[in-house]
Amino acid sequence: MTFALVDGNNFYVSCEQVFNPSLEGRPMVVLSNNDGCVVARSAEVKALGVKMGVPWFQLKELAVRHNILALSSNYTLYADMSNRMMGVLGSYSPEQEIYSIDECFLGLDGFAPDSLRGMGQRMRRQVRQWVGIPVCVGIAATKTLTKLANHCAKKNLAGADGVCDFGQISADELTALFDRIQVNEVWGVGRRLTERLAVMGITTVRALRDADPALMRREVSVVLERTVRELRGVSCLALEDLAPNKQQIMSSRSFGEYVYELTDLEQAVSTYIARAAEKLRRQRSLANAVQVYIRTNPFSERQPQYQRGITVPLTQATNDTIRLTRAALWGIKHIYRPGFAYQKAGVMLMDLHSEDQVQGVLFATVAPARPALMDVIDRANARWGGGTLKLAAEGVKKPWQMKRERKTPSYTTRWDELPRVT
DNA sequence: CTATAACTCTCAA
DNA sequence: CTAACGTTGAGAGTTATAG
Repeated sequence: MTFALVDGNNFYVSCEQVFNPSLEGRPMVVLSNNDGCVVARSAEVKALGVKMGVPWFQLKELAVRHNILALSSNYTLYADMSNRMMGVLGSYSPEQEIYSIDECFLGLDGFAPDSLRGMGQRMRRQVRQWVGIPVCVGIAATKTLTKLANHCAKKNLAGADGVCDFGQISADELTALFDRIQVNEVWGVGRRLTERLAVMGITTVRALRDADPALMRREVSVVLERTVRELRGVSCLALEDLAPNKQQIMSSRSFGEYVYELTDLEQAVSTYIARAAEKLRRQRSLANAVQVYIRTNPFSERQPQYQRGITVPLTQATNDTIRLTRAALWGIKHIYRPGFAYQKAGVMLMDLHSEDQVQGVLFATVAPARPALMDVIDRANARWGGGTLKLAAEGVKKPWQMKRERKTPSYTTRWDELPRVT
């Protein structure tokens, strides 16, 4: 087996720089929803030691000192740039797994092994020229190794020039390389696992690769056993060409300002249900239950804390926003307690099944799987923009909506946001 | 006791 | 001016419950 992993460099930051090239070389970050945490950093900011996920307010001082630019996230833009990038990369292989917004695996079986580095370089050049995004390419015999190869490409290890092909590196060199890489860089080894492995004396990629798979399974988990085997070049994880339907669909968001009243929570929950239901209909599924939850701000220690969720079963599976909203509103009334500063609410559609496998209901007439009204709403919103048609339950003012004070225009998807040339 | 449901933990981007 | 910390989804493992 041979795979490639192509991954955008500082993807969100790079997207912003495509439309504002004067920002290249500038220390800058992109923030999460609500301008809360750092989710993308330019090379200059990484060099300052800023970690992924740091709350932005904690960086204010450093930001002033180094003139760091912070932008709100512009997901519409990033999604569009991602689609373009994936389109270009998809032309290099019949097998492509889009793993996340900024990275994809490609199946490279059947290509001449010594041609792969050149192919990687062509991918880099073409994506850079056609889309504007810099990417790095890792090539290896398993997905886990490919991830690691990509890491080497990004860090410029093993003489990589944006492309790292483990297939072209000798066994001894590879061992020496793995000796120098910390085990937490391995795909699937997170914070907890790193701690546990350290206790067992495993701190490098090499040590993990050379650990006994059976022992890893016994002492830790079957997942780690697979990781060890993959590090040895035995492919345990297949390329997943077409994404299966979601088993659950979630929509949740922190509020731009604290919410106290039931009315506001009801509007937020209705808004989230509308989004989730849209996703549900897009994959042609029905939900059998709705979960709703609310919580106060766990980071705010002086305030009284409260968090609660409830699952509302539906008598009949549906993808009708009206019925789903009714269920969610019933739930929120049940869990709401006055006197708290709510910071976040969320909904989850659960127990999903395909539209054409509807469970019948005793003593009831079965409603159509695709209510005509929902079709109209979806088509209108697709044509005229999200939120064109919505339920009144969503409300109008929405003072709780998330903050995005530093968002750039959606250059590629909204005419009305394009800067005017005078 | 077994099978399954429900819940918790971990990881990833 | 001040306070301020994301979202979505999957899978494995553990515990509770039903039969």
